Amino acid sequence: MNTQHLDHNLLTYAEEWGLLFERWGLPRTAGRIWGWLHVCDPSDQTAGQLVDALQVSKGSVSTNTRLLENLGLVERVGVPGARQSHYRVRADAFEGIMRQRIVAVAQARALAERGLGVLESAGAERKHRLTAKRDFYAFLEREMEELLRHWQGRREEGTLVD
Amino acid sequence: MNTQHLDHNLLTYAEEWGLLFERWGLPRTAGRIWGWLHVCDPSDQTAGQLVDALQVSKGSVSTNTRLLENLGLVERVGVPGARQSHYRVRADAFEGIMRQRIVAVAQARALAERGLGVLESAGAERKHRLTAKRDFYAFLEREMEELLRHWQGRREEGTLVD
DNA sequence: TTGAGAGTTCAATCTATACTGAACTAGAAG
DNA sequence: CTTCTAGTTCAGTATAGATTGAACTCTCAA
Repeated sequence: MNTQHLDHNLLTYAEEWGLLFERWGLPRTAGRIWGWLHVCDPSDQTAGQLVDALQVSKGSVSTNTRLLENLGLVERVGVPGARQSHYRVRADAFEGIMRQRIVAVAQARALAERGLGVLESAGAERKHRLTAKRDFYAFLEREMEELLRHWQGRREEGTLVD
Repeated sequence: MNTQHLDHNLLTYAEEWGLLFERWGLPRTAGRIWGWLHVCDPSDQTAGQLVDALQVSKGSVSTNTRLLENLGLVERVGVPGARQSHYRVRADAFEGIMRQRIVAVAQARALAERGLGVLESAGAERKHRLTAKRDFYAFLEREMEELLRHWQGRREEGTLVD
């Protein structure tokens, strides 16, 4: 496989991440960047390189790199002697993903809880129905936090081996 | 709290589920229905009741109840002597939610895997970067399946107590 | 001090998709 | 058979929000 062909396939790969992100309610461009940063060479890319590779506007790259930074997936690093910032996947990016998921579940749990407050004086059956929902999200929240710790432990082990 | 006031607060509650769903990339109306079906009285609602309560069109209710059915969150039941279908939260709805999440993670894992195929002849560092990603999603997929079994076990226990 | 490049911001535009409303299908009631 | 009601489908519309491109700010270098 020649370089051009490889790059084309990698762009397709990035593009598919864009579509996945979209299905998850996130901007397509953020997904393209997230996908691309795992397969690009070099691993650290300037905004300009992202613009060229992914064919999106400077503005969009700026907005979406910031989004990915805020989600804890990507970091901006300075390179000595270079004027531009470079972006790369954070070493602890996957913790960021899990934290995002935990936040989403926590929101659902909190919302169910507020609902229970509203139902205070209502009949038992309705409360029971909603309590089951709250309990499920609470379960998921607790277990995902546990999973996060599990993952962090795994990563530390891995680091020792390096 | 009088009935009217209660209903107003419950509608607000349903509305907030709509907003949550939207953030998750699902139709707002599906979220409203999902929220409403946990707090409405009676627990089983006709399409007409949903139209009246949530102030959305018949068409939208039809589309979104189907969506929720396909996601495994809601079921359609017949009531003897009644012409209409009734919708209610499925007893095993939360398993549906977990399955959905597992599918989403599996898609990400599969996509990373395909990316690894493309990188076959590329340098070691890139492969390493992408392998880490694949491993993470594979980890999450495995653990969430485990979590699903855990939840199912919990539910069975609970059922015995009923 | 001026010029150039990097990055941000934001108004205007584009696009995807959810929603509505009306026409249609199916089936029950009379 | 005809009428009515429930539900589906779909073309058209509305809308949310992502993207662009241009103007702007900042910083560095000459």
